[in-house]
Amino acid sequence: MEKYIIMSDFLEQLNPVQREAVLEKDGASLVIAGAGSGKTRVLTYRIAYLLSQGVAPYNILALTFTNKAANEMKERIGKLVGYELAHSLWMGTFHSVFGKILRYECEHIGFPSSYTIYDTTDSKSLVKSIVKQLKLDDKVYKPNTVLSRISMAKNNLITANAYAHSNQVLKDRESKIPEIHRIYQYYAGHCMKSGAMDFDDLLLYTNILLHNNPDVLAKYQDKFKYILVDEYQDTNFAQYMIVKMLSAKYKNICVVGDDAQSIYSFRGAKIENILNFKNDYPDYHLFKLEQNYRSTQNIVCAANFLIKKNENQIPKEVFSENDKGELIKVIPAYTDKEEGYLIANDIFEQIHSKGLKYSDIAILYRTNMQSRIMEESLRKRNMPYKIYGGLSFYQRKEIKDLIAYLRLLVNPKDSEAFKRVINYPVRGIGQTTLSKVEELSNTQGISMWEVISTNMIANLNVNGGTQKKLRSFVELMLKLQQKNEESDAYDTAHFVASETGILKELRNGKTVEDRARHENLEELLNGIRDFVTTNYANEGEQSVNLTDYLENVALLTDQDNEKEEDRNKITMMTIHSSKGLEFPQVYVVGLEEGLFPSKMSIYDQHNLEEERRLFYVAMTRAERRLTLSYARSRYKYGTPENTTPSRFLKDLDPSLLDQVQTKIGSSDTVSSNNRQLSGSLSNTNLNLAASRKLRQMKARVNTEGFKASSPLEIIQGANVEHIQFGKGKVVSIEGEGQNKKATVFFSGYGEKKLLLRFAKLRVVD
DNA sequence: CGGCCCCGCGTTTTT
DNA sequence: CGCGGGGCCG
Repeated sequence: MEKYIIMSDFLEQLNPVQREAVLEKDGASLVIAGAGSGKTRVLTYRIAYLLSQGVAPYNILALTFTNKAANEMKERIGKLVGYELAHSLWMGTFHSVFGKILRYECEHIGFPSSYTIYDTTDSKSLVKSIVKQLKLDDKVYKPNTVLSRISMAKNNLITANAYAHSNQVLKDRESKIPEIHRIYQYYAGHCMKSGAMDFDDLLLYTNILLHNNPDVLAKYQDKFKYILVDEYQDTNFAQYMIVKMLSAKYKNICVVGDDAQSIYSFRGAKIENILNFKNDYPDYHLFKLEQNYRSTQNIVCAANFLIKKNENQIPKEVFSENDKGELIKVIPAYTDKEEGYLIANDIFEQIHSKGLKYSDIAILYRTNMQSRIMEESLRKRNMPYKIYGGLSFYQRKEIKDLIAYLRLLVNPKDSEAFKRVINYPVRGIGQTTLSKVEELSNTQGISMWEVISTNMIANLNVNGGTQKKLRSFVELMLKLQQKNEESDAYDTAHFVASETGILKELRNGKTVEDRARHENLEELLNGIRDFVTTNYANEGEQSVNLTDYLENVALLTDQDNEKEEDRNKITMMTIHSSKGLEFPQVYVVGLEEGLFPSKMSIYDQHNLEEERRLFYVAMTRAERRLTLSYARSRYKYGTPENTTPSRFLKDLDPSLLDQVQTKIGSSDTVSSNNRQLSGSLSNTNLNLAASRKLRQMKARVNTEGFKASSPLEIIQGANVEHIQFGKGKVVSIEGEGQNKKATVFFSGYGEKKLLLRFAKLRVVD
């Protein structure tokens, strides 16, 4: 009864379509959720509703796209129904959920339960060594080329053996890379021998497990009576099949997605999965969430206008009932450096005139390399920022080294970990010895660890000194393993760091880098301790072992552990990683041909449409204000290259744009710069220039109608008016002259700290 | 065997 | 421009 009351309470927080989607408990549901339409809300309330109807949490499987999304959803569900229930849900990414299941069921697929997960670096290094082993040309068989072939195959559930007997071999021959199938077979063999899986294997082996073991499949079908999948438009074939198999018995499946936001086809995602849902579940219910609660009307309209240029899509009409809001600002710049300068300027002005927090702002870009210039310009302005992606914490050498030790402890067969630590810290075991070990490992079909830890070592053609060094390494590892048997993950990790001499080496290092590395290592150890304590609290008496930690860490991205001190900072990330997020103000930078859209995509209609969807995703991250920018010249590999504005700018409704003049440089060149843009934008439409002029006049009337008072008149207790926030009262004043700031309370917006140099404030009676 | 230096190459996006 | 790999020297 109590639950029923709570339920009816929160059902009121949903609009009619959302509510229907939540209440349609059984059967198949497809929820097409436009950007900002409350998709997460539907998912969380739906799960809460299932729980309130007596469905057990362990009978619900909810698959998300990122760990972060899963954690946030758990948190929100916890608030609705209590954390105990929420904690027992099966919720996470495909990779983490099925990674766990594979550990339970590993015996069926011939892997140890302590299998390790290879990251991309490990995979690359393995491919390199196989290419060498097969004496193939490494100019032809580049790790990235090979890996993307293998990855595509796995995503389409083509095993190494199947690949070797498929017409892929013919295609590869035509592409002048005929030996891919052999590399793939060796790769799979090496992984098996090392007890290791890469990211794609987690999905591939889950499929193999469920497909080849009807009893296991039946068990999980009965376990997961209700299945929910978020971001369904970005699932690949392997993921699609897992969901299809698991839901086959009860058919209680709810998928949520937006075809307009499908941006992961390079990773094998199939937009068709969402388009074909009706074929798999003919009795499905369709729900279309079309009201956008996130953004202003201008932003929603601009995004709609853009995405309409795509041919391939489910028709829908996303609308907003928020205010019209500001126009979309377009900032042209001569160079990439100037672009950074202008963006930093604009952000500075916005923050101080509107009393925004740094965390209200995001800078989004197409490629990670663009972060560098933005970083420099923000640093010059003394504005705090955080960068996601790029080299993550867990990719740093010192971190990977320690983790490699931990991996090797848990799974001594892990050859990539072995190669990483065998001579780190330096113990005089060089390349020659390592090659010999590797060769014997290959010819004998055993792991490198087994070569040196058994009497196979006698067959190694190395001198007595080297053999002694190898033996002492084995001794060390056995000692560490012993420790691991009797300790939790943190104690073991700390023991490893000191016992191997890693900590000491870094502590004695004199360079600043060494000190930073030492700090990173400390941070990693702290992270492990946190992991141990949180999970200890969750799981009860059993202490948390390394296997648990390693599984977690392998699938972690740096978005997943936000540090406290990073909370109020400007966010910089690629558009891809911004999916699902929202910010009051968004800057999309680098709108240039060949960069965005990427030059890899401009010759193919499908790729181009995906780039456009990517732009759609970028625009719809913004709640209140959206700014676009481009440069006329950009450094590439250290040399400047001329660029032209992105074709996507032409895909925008000109009446929603506010083309700004650059503030630096002579007015002459500025206007010629704008003329170039106008020319390139309006070559097909004569009305563009006219409508822009009209719009600019309107905009001018808007701001000019508002006369700001002199900063001297703004005093504590004064009643003031702000162009955006309306009426407010000055709470306090700090600073003088140029730096005079007022803290103003606006009803509806709360307290804002405004720098009077920028903020337009008018004293009212 | 290890460290240093030079050369060549690359950038789309990530679980 | 920055990273990684290969080659050379101590």
